[in-house]
Amino acid sequence: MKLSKFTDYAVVLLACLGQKPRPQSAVDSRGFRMLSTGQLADETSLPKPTVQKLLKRLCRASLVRSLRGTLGGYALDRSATCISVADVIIAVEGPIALTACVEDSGPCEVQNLCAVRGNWDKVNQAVYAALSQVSLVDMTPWFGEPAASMPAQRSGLQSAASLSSLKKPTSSAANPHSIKAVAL
Amino acid sequence: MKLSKFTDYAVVLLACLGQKPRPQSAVDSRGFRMLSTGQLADETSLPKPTVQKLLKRLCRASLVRSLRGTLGGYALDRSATCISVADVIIAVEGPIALTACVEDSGPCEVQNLCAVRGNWDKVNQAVYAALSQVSLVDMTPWFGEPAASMPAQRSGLQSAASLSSLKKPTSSAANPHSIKAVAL
DNA sequence: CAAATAAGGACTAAAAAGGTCTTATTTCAT
DNA sequence: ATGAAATAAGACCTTTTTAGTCCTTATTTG
Repeated sequence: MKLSKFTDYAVVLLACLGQKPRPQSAVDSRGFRMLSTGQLADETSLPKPTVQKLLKRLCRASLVRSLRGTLGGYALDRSATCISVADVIIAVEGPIALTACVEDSGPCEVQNLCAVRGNWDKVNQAVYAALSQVSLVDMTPWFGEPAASMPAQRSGLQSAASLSSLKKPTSSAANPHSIKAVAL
Repeated sequence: MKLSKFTDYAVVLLACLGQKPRPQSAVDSRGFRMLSTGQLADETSLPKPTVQKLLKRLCRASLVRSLRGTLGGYALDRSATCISVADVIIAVEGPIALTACVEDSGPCEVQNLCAVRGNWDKVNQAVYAALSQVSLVDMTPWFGEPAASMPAQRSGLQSAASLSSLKKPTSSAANPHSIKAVAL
């Protein structure tokens, strides 16, 4: 009963994209923050290939939108308040489904097994309902909404500036990305 | 976002133990059905070693109680109505926890990561609450309570009532034990 | 004492996750 | 218009976890 690290990472990435744009931040036509995979990797201290893979999935699930080219990058597809944890999990890990019998062909030889079949849907729906009520903003309540009234700004000097406040990662500190199961 | 096959198996095993004893069934002092691992393996068509391993975990979690010796076996520790899906998951897979940062030593070098830390508890609690409200009887509503006319019987007909609107099990399948992820 | 059963651990495949690398598009500079 | 640089997208490989099996020990009944 756990979800992969990728889901945790995805929440962090989406949280980064959901931040209110800073003065030097690049934004897309709607005012959403726009960052390249390299920038996101820097801000989150996640490995760049992992960021790429995650953003790909999030893009396919229409949680983010991509823009190619030299000034390309990723931006949220909709406001963070409209993205639930369930959306992220589904985008990264696939449909929320705990267990279900695989084949519909031929009856079970044991009655008890067939009987249990299909009842997991109740659990799935209960879990899905719970996860749908938690939005990205609930996970990161301090994040601002994107640039309310910003014209389509596209300054080209964001790459080096955005990580100016990032201090050198000290090797002594614990890896911030490792996750573990923790009791309720 | 899935749970292991073992959890599915465990539900089936517990459902077997929760069945109303048949005339030839062995029962324990309270009238609960009592079966050896071999019998359970036969009834469920699950591999015997897997049954043994699962029962061990369930026993350690006090969902079932064991009796050694020639006439030994396993029986439910309490009524199936008092066993939730969350109980089974915790017994088999450990505490319900999705993700959490692993180390509490030293702050994250990146603010965004530390910020997300701790907010997963909301999700964990929501999921746990949802799973706690689904009992074993909800998963197997046709199963009878143990020994309808036993001295230790209390209440009695809550199992049939709780299922209310449950779709009938579509009687067709090949391998009863294979499970897959299924869309909501 | 002997037979049957649970309890506990160690070991071996199989599957999935996590990470790295290469290829294909798009934009900017020349 | 053309080439170079930066980026997204896809394929590949390694590591970890899971699932399943087996063996040894302990306990109870006949």
